[in-house]
Amino acid sequence: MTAPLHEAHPAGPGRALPDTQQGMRRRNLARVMHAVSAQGPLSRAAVASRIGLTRAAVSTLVDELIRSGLLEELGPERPGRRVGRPGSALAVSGHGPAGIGAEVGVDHLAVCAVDLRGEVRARAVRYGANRGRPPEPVIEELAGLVRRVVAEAERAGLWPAGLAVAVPGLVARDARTVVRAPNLDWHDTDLGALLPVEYPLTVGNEANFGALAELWLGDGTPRDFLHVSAEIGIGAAVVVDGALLRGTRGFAGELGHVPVRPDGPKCPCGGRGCLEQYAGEEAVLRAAGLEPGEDRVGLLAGRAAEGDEDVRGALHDAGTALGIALTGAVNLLDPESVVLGGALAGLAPWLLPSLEAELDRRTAGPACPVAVSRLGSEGPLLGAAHSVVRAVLDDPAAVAERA
Amino acid sequence: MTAPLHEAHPAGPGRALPDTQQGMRRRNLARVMHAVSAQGPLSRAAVASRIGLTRAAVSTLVDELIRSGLLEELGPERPGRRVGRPGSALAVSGHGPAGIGAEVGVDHLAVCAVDLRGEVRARAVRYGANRGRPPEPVIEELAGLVRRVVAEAERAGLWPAGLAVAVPGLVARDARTVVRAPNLDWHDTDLGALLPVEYPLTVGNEANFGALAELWLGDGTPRDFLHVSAEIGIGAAVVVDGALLRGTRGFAGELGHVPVRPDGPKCPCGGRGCLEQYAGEEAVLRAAGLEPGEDRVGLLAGRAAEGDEDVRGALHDAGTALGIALTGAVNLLDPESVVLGGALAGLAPWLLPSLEAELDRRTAGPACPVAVSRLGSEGPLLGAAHSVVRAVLDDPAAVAERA
DNA sequence: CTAATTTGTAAACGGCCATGACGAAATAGT
DNA sequence: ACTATTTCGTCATGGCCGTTTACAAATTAG
Repeated sequence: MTAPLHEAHPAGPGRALPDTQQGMRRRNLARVMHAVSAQGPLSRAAVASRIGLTRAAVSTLVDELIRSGLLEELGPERPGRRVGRPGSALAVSGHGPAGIGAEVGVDHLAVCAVDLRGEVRARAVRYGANRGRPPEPVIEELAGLVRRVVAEAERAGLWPAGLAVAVPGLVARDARTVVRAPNLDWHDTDLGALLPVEYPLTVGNEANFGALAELWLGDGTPRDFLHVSAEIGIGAAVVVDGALLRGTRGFAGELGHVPVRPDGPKCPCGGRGCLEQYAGEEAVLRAAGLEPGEDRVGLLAGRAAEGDEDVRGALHDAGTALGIALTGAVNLLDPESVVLGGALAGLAPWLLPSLEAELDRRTAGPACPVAVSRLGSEGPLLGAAHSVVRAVLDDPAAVAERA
Repeated sequence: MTAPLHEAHPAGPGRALPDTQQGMRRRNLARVMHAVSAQGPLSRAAVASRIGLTRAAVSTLVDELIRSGLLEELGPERPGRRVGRPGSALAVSGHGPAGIGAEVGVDHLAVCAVDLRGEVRARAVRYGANRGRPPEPVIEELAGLVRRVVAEAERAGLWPAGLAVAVPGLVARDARTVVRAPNLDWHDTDLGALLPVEYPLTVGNEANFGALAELWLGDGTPRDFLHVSAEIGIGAAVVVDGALLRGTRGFAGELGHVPVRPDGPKCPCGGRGCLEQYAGEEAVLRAAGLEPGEDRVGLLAGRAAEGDEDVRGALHDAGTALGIALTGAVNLLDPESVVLGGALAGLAPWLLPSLEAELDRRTAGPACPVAVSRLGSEGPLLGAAHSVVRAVLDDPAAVAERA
């Protein structure tokens, strides 16, 4: 596939590829795909005005994309009240390449296929605790689901352009190796070796994929935000100018181990008073006087809704701790908003008051707005599948060669 | 191996300009400038192999840059032991455009001119407390220094390509307005209106410019780091993949108000136990039993060197607080290193032990390395001047039109 | 002094987008 | 119903730009 195309400076050292006409063509093909994908069916003329090229140029680009099977001609538009010849509507193809997303959860596995239009065309889920199981059988099971989903997608006229796997843990920058997944008890596991597929494989952190889903699918989500999600640990993802901040080793976003009370209880990470000691699932359950077990989040939400004072108190305190940690993060990053996702989304009603109070109290100007994701637990899976789709939109020429 | 997907989009909404041949030309001109600037004198053939274009293409690019006065032909190289015709060395011009940097400090003003080669060709400094003075007379004084430096630069055959001003406070994203500079007591001050110049003006935060100086001038500084600097307040700058993270409002990097002890002493920002309450200059002086006054940093360093236990204790505690705040930041950003700059650089010997201990103690794996800037207090001024130079290298065609 | 190698330039070539013109297809007005 | 107007998609032409190919110049190796 393509090299990393980072865009810090317009022409700075970031650009690795020589700037030649072929590169220009490739980028313009991508611009057309993005325009059509984002703005719904569009005529050639509409695309041209949007991306700043002439109609003639767009015509040839569109021809090429149609020949590659990435765009489809829907036929003449029914114009409202506009004079002039109506355009011919173009849409992203519903056949052709599909992004396969997979998720390894603590107690489930899920796989789905998303077409270029962003629609989920096939899916498979399997419940069952994975905590403590060695990686091999889990991945074997996941591979089975992938095969099923790919088969179903193929019957629908799609072919897999790539597979992205979301895992609840730290993933190295090579996007293949799970360095540490405490909730699965996996360490330095090379999923690339365990999951051989004949299309590109990417492994990523669950919170990161959740944030990307929020970015791409959320309505009104800005291009700079902090996405906080919790399953068992607490993860965050930093999105800056529409791109994920990954960190040198790929470990950025470890909000769970930000110190909240420096002399607080010891944490397995070595520190003291980390956020996870106050707002992690285990800590909240303990504070609420509940036992760990299945679907603890649902239990918490249920009890809180019933008015259980212990549970509400525990969530209130967790919100306070989150607010303290987020104050630090917001001061450092100045994001446009904070989005609560994953399990936090379901518990938001009881977390938000104390969280926002803390954030507000500790901020000089207007506090950073806190929003709740409407994707909830679907985020990581959809984000993974869409990341493959975005890769296709970002370089359609590369995919056309493989089609 | 392929890069992780989605660091940024090659043709996403980020790219504003249509991708046309002129744009390609501009980017290639920039590539040539960057190559020559970074890798010392280079022949056309060397440039070609470095940026991936052919010798013929580079020849025409170089011709254009020489005609614009941005490159100079030094004449034939004396080849060591290589066969073949020797190349003709090209270097960035020592005449032509210059970057003017300016700094508004709490008790000094400074201006310098840097040529495209990165050399300081003129400078002017003026000591005197600016704290509490209204912006108008201060800027008037600064304008006088700028005129002197520009005049001196012009005598050396340079012309000002832009002016960048570093201020100790928050600057809005428009890069003109100082929103809040507590140590100067300035609020919502539009420097663009106060400092009329006939070349582009940029205003930026001092810590940010210091970080850019570290990035561009520091030896071995990575492209992903956290630069912490302190004059009176504590500022930080986040550099991600060689670019500054600015934040939505331009306020990113406010490390001084990260909560360190959530129930600690009240802070003017509204919060409690902010880092500045422990490691800010005022707090450290109080803890050391010293009065505020002139050159307090030098005083602290002197006393600490003499072995003053009170001062050493105060710095030890400040280091601990910094370590706690930085643990949070490092967890969130996973930078390649942390760099201490500004006043912190001079106090590093007494801050570092407790700071690193705290960072190490609270980190699971190997702790993030902490380095000390060798630019010290020169950083912001140099960073400002160089930011103008970088702008020229990034788009030489724009400058050529004005030459 | 010759062969080999590398540099810089010039001419021909090909790819790509812009320009301008044209037919096609719709609406608005008569 | 018919014409004027507007917009769409396409084609031919032209200009820009990097590549290819060829060649003279300048140096080293033998």
